[in-house]
Amino acid sequence: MKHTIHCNDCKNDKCFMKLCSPERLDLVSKSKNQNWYKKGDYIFKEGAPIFGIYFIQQGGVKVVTESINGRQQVVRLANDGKILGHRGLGIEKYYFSSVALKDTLICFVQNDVFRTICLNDTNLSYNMMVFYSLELARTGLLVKYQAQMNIREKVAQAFIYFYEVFGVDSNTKTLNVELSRQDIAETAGTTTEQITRQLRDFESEKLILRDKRQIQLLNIQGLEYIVRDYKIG
Amino acid sequence: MKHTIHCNDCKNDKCFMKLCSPERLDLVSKSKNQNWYKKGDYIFKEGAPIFGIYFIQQGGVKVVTESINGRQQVVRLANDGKILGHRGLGIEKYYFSSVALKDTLICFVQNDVFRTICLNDTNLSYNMMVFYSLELARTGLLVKYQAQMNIREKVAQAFIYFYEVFGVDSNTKTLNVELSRQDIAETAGTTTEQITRQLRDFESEKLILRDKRQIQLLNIQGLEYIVRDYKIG
DNA sequence: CGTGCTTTTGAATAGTATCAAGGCCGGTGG
DNA sequence: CCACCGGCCTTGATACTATTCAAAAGCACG
Repeated sequence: MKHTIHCNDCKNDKCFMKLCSPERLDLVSKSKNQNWYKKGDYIFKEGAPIFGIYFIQQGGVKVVTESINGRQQVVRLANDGKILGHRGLGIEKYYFSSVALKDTLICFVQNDVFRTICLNDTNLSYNMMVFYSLELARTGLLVKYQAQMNIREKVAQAFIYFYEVFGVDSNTKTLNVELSRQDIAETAGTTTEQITRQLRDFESEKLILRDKRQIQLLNIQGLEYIVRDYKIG
Repeated sequence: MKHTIHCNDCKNDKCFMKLCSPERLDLVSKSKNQNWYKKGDYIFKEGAPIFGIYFIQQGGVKVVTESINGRQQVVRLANDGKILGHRGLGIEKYYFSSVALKDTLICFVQNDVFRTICLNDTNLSYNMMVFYSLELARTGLLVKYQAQMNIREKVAQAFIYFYEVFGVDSNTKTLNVELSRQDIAETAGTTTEQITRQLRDFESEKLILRDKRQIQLLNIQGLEYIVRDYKIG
């Protein structure tokens, strides 16, 4: 845990850096910084200056916006292999904050190193571009969801998203991440009270099972049926 | 109007293709397709297969999602030099539809041509990546706006967005695009009735002036003050 | 100068946030 | 080991905001 994992030894094949040539990967590996973040820790904060780009080696993270009223809104969930703080390629301050949802190992690469690698590796920059275009499409759908869904639909959609990113235990169907009601509310775009009520309803419909912060997703098809009108045919 | 403008003669310096070398630009130019779209015309439709990428030479466009209930939601506005249909680099179907808000000239480049150029031009693919990362950040903010703003704030924000993308006449301060109440409602994320009421209120506060579909933005600072809590310090 | 679409307005309704209070649980200290 | 404290969760009642519905007025187009 103390010693930094060299990129060539890294087991995470989803990392974008693996697209680089071995020499470039070696260069990145020597200059990178690796850190464990405990559940609840900030990786970076909205408004802070951007010095580089983060790669999630393993773990889970929420990207949130903060408001004066204190209410947060999740705009993205990210797991192993995903990129964080990637808005730092053209602008100078973070638009969002990033918080670990479980203990998470993250590699940090400085702006100038990353930029140099990108400009010399079309394969990397092209694939990064494709990644962004997909994230952009997904975020565009979130705009629609927030604008048009009612609470029931928003909460169902939130759990579909949790499921897609973090998955469930294959035996118990328990979500592979422990979330507070606050976390769920921020993702769904509502209040903790509404989350309580909606989870109670979902439980009575046998869609889920609650045990404290452990949630079993008994019937994912059922959740998807709730939001079917918002999905692309 | 009939004859296609060659990329080397194109006056739009904001087009990403201008980042290419002259030879590559020539290649693109010979294989591209150029088309005028009338106000209200679809450029592409949600669910349709993706054959390439669109560059706006001049004009204005809205990118919208469609729902079963018929209600649309604007997820992006785009003007001269912007890219459309860029989700087509990794996936096979459009997530969104695209509609001209005024008469618009658009260049179309086929997938394989664009891909080849990108993979041989790091400058282009790197800059495209930066463009996407900025769009992603902006769209993330839209998620927050839709989740947390009330109608008054949403409508103010919609007009700030229209202003940023299309601008106003320097003398009359009239918005450089004519929008139906429906267009405004789709952008703000509400109904046409609410738009009517809110515009009436804004007019009585001397923030705007209405004349049919022509809107004068008398006091943009005033609109920005309404949404100040949602902006990054 | 109709005819149909868009906009406006008011009233009723539904949905959601807010407020307040009580319960549950985990941690801490006596 | 037990009692207390504080944070998180749950629940119900209430207030408010926004949507929906209905109808009339305005405007554009043939």
